[in-house]
Amino acid sequence: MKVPASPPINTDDLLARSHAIAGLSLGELAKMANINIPANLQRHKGWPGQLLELWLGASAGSKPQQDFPELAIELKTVPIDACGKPLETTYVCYAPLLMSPGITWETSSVRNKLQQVLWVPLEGDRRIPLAERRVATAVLWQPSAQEDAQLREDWEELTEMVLLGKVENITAKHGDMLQMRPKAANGSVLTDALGPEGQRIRTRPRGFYLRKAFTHNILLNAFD
DNA sequence: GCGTGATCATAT
DNA sequence: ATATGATCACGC
Repeated sequence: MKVPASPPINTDDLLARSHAIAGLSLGELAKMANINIPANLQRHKGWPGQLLELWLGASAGSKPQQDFPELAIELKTVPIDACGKPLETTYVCYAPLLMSPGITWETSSVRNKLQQVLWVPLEGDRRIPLAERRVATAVLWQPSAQEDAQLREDWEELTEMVLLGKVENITAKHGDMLQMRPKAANGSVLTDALGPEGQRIRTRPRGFYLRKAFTHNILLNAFD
């Protein structure tokens, strides 16, 4: 088996690729792709995701769009425990802290990113050596009306706080399903935002993240 | 610095 | 034991 040379031509093609690697270990996939496997993820936190991008033919790079623009599908790898429960929250996208007035849920980058996601669960238990962790069966997901409504509620709450200049009051406890948390190289990175008196302030960049319970439900519903 | 890929590690 | 807040690497 070799890594694909071009992006998937359609959704079935992408699903076939994901099924072809299900059950294989990261070590096997790295070896066949001729790339080195890091000793651990401490300094290579994005490595599993990048390996899967390679195997599924996602266009590499850091574009603020979906991984498969032609298919309008976003790729997310999610580490799971032995019971299939996510071990980590899922990063969605960068959170704009200086927004155009007309921003709505419908036009938000969160909703755009989450319109269609190929979830690729992966054994993530830290007791399993990285090379031995296996890829599980992928799940192609589109938010239900209920999920969309839940996300919208959280997004609107968080966005309203940002628009009111209360970004510094936001913690990861806000939002039932969608959180806003720091997203930067380190704590000294600063960006512009709106302060409580309408003034410009400097604050840590933020990102949107999906809580584990939300992702867990997506994986559970896939077996209905 | 922004945005991608995320996981780490300490407080709780 | 777990979630929050912090952090790591890379391209541009």
